[in-house]
Amino acid sequence: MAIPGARASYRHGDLRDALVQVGLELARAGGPDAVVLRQATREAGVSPNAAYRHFADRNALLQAVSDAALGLAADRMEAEIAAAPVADDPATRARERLRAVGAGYIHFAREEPGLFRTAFSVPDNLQNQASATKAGRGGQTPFELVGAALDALVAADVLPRSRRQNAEFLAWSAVHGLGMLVIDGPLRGLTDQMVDDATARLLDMVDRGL
Amino acid sequence: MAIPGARASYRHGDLRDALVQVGLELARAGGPDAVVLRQATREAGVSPNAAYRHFADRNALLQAVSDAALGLAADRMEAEIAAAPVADDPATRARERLRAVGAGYIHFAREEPGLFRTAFSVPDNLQNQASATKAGRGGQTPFELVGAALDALVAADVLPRSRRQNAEFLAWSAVHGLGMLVIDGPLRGLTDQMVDDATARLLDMVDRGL
DNA sequence: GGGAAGATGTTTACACTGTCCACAATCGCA
DNA sequence: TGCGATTGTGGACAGTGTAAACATCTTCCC
Repeated sequence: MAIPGARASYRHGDLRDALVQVGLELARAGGPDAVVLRQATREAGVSPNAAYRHFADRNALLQAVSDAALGLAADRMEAEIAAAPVADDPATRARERLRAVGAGYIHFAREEPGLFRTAFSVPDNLQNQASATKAGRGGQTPFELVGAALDALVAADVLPRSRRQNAEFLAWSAVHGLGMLVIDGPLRGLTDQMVDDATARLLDMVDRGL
Repeated sequence: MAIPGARASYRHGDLRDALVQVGLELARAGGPDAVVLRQATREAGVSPNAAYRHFADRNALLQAVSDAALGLAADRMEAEIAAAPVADDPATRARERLRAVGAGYIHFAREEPGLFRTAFSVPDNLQNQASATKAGRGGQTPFELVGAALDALVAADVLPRSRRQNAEFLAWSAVHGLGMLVIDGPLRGLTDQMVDDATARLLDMVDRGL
């Protein structure tokens, strides 16, 4: 990347997207703090100020990178769902699905800690959680994936409808916490074995306690 | 604070501690990124490089501030334990205690989001979780407080001994995740009522699913 | 007591960051 | 063809972390 004179024309083409892609690489390698505007423009082969034609400030760039990272998380979760065992019993199937959603989330955190941290480095709110900018290739955001899995649990009569409302918060909190603690919190340094074990038990806890 | 010529002597007295205290205030107001070395020295009435006599670099200062913040979290948790209802039944008492530990943790996150984020802004590992630098006035770190509460659950025959090992990870993950999501994650903007509700349900989940 | 050695603060300097402003090249359309 | 809007460039500035050399204070030993 970053071939110095690679740009034939004065115009870049799609600088905005290029900056987000470069930002994603920076974030992957070093987390949110590594998303430095000047570095991104440098790698995009453009002057620092060019970025300001597409983003209000560094924070806006980080926001865009963060959204893209969440989309990648969604991809990882969908992959895990696709790989989940398909039980005959609809109830078990629904439970396996929620499990896969959670496992995918934690796997993403462990495989791409920089992106995971970046995804949550910028304040956000619930209203934006269905925004297409945060969606994966399947068109759904992580939040929507959890929601759908919970709906399936209700449909399969595993989760009483009375407990459905805002159940996302609980499931999400559990996996988010483990992900955070494991990648750069006090739980880093655990062996893979220990993390796998903790993940399984955590998902049991959610399954049992939701 | 930061009286310009307030220092009578050439020596400061206890600059290291002063920097940590100032850092704590900066973190309280603006999270980890607000802990800027030059600003801290400025408020301590000292030249920027004076800090380097006490900390290897900015990160070492942040580390110290982060530890102090964790100590404050421990204080908050102990306060919640002290305020917990004391049931006659030892089993209920033990369960109330774990609940208080979790509730204190989340309350701290909500009351001091800047400090909470700072406490987890620097990578750490499990071996350090009992370090005295992270302890509160009661002498125990948050990790030790959870551990003690879990031990009490085993002693009261609520939690089978076979599930005791590393149970900290599960309980901690749940409350940590909710804390994070609520203060600057996608769950911010929820009404206090909603957060209280989510907290109660989350603690139920842990109680039921551990 | 008198100095030397070490600890602690200061000054100067540098590279790097985000961002503002004025200017230039290019594109799209009348 | 020309002209306005978009997009990119160059130069500048304040603020940051940190290195190196220098100054001052404390301590402690002869």
